[in-house]
Amino acid sequence: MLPLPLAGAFDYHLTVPLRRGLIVTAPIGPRQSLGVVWGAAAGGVEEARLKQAIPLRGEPILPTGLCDFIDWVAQYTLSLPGMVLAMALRSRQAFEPETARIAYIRGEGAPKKMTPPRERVLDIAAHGLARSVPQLAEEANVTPAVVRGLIDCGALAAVDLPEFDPFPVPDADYARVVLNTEQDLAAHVLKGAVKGRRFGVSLLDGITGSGKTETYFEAVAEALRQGRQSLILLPEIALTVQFLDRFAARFGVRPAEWHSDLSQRERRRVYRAVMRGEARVVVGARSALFLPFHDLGLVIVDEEHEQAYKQEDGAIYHARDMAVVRARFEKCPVVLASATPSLESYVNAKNGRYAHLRLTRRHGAAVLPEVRLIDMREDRGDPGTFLSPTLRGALATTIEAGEQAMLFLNRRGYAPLTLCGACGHKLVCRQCSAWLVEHRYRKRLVCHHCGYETALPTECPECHAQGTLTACGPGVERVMEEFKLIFPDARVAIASSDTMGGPAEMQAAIRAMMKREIDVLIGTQIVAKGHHFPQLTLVGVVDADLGGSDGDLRARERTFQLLHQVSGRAGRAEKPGLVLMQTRNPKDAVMQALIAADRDAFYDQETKYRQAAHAPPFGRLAAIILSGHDGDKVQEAGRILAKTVPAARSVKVWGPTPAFYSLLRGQTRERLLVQAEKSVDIQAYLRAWLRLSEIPKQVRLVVDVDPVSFF
DNA sequence: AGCACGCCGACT
DNA sequence: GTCGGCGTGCTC
Repeated sequence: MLPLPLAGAFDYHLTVPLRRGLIVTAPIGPRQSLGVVWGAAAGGVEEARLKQAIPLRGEPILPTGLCDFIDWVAQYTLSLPGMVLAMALRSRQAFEPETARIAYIRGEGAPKKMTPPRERVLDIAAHGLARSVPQLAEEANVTPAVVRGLIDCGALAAVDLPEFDPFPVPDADYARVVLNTEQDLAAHVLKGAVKGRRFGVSLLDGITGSGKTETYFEAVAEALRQGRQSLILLPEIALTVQFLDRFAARFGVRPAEWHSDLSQRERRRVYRAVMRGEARVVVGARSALFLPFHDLGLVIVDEEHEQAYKQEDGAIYHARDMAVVRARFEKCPVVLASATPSLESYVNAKNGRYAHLRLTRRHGAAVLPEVRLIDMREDRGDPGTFLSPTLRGALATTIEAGEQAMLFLNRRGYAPLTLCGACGHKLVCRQCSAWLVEHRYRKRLVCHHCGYETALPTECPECHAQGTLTACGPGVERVMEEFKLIFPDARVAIASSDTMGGPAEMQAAIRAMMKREIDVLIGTQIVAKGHHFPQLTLVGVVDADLGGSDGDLRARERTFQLLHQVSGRAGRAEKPGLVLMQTRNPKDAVMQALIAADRDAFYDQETKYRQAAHAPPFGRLAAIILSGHDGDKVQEAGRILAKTVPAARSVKVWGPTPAFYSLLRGQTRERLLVQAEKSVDIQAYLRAWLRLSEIPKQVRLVVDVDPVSFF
C-alpha cells in the first residue's frame, strides 16, 4: 500500500518474507515512495512488470492494529485506502536513518597551553551531561573556535547521543489528587477498564466545572502504571499551553503533543517516540488518531461533542467515532468526555452500550447560573438596536456592582448582511453565494467562506443609488457600538477570531478580562469555551435564536450545546451567575431546557424527534457532493447520479440540489443525500451505485458518510 | 501525489 | 518556430 490516492495496494516483489505492516521503499513510476506491506499480492499484474520493494533499515513495522484500522476507515468513509495510509505516515523523515548528535565531555588529553577561556570550557565540560559545541561555547561564553581547539588536542572527548533527548515518562503518582465522591467513583470505573485491557466505551458526562479532566487523568495514571500508552484527543482550540501545564501539574512533565503546526523536526521526534513506545502520553488533535502506537492502553476524547472532530477536507471522517473504532482494534477502553454530549453518545449511554459516568457537582461553592429568557417580541428597544431594556438594566447593575459581564453573539464583523434600501439588492460574494459581511473597523466587506474582501462600496452595485446601502442585523462590532453608546465609561473589549490585531489581540482581550482590566467582554464563540473568569456574573446572549431550529438535524442540539457552554461562564466562583438570553421563540424546547436547567429532558425529547425521523443515530446518512468549475458539467453529473439510483427498500435518496453555498470558492456544488435504515450497509449501497455511474472527468465527487455539516 | 504527454495560444 | 500553460492519464 502506497500513501498515494490509488484505488488499492500494488503488487511488488519482496526481498524478505511477507509480513503485514513491514515498511518498505518501493518504486512508483519514476520515483521511490514509502510503502507498507499490506498482504499477499492480488496477482493480475504480469510478472515482468513487477518491481522490487525493499524493507527500510531496521525493518520497521507499522503496527498491524493500525493497518487493520486504516482498512476499516477507508471502507467506512469510502476513501482511498492509500489516502488513509498517508494520514498514518505523516512524518516521512521518521523512517530515515537516525542522525546522531555529537556531544562532548571532558577527555583524557590536555591542551599544550591553558588559557582562561579554555579553562572555563573544560570546567563546564567536567560536570553534567555531554554538550554540543555551540552549547559549550554558549555556556562558557567563548567562540566555538576555542571549543574546536580543545577537541583537536583531545581535552574534550566526543560521545554519540541519540538524535533526540528521550521523552520524559510522566509520573502516575507525581501529584496527590483529592477527588470528590462522584469523581472518585468514576475514576475507579475508568481505572478498572484500563486494568481490564478490553475494549469498552465510557461516557464521562459531567457538568461544566465538575472536574472531568482530573477524573480521566486517573485513568491515564493507571495506563502509566500498566506501562501502556495513552492518547488524549482534544478539539484543536482546546489544545493549549494551559492544558499541557495542567497535565504537567498532575504528572510532573508535559505530554508529547501532536497537531498540524508542529515543525518537521518535532513531528519526526514525536512520531518515532510513539512508534517505539517511548512517548507514553500523547495529547493531540484529531490527526493523532493515526499515530503508530506501540501499545495503546487508553483513548480519551475530550469535549467529544465538538464539531471540530469532523474532518471535512481530504479524507472525511469523524475523529470521535474513529477513536472508538481504533480503541476496538487496540482492545483498549475509550473515554468520551463532555458536559453536553453529542446525542449519539447520549443515546449509546442510555441504552447501555456505553458506561454512563455522571459528575453532577461543581467544584467548591460554585453553583450553576440562573438562566432567564428575554422575549424580544415584547422587550425591545428602538429599531436598529439589539440590546433589550432588560439586558441593558442588568448590565448597568453588574457594572455598578464592580462585577464583570460578557455579551455573546456568534457573529463576526459589524453586520451579516448589507442590502440596498432602494432596489433590495443583497451584497453577495462573487466566488461563493454567501452574504458579504461588513467589517466596519476595517471598512471592508468580507466573505467568511473564501476570504474574499472588498472595500465598502458607496453606491449600490446594482441600481447605482448613492447612500442606500443598509447594514442588516448585528455582528459583535455592532453590539460594541451600541454598548459604547449606552455605557460610554465602561471598559470594554471585543474578542473574535478576526479582530484587527490577530490572535494576539484576542488573547489580550481575554487576559484583560481575567485580570479585571475590563468590565465587559463582547465575543463570538471563541469566548464560549474553556476560559474561567471568576468575576463574571452576567452573561448576555444577544441572539439565542441564531443557531436556528430549522436547517439541519443537529441545529437544535448545537444551539443547546453552545448556549449551555456560554451559560457555564457565569458564576464560576462564589458569586452566583445570571444568564439572560434574548430570543423570539421563548416557548422553543431549546430555550425551555436552558431555563429549566433540565438537560436530559431536552436530550430525551431530541432523541424522540430523531427516532421518529429515522435520523442518526437511529438511521444512517451519507452525502454525495459534486463540485467543479464547470457548472453545467456538475449539474449533468447530478442528473446522471439521480438516474442511476439503485432501488432499495429502506433507502431514500434526496437531490441533487444545489449545496447550501452552491458556489464555494468559485466551484459549483451539488449535493445528494442518502438516508437509510440503521440495518442497511450504506457503504455497499453507495459503492454499487457509484460503480454504475459515469461522472464527467471535470467533476469531483466526494462522499461524506455521517455528515454533520449540511453546507 | 507527482510526473509525462499532448494540445493549444503567445512570444522571439 | 519554440516555450510553457494546464487538462488527462498512469504508476505494480
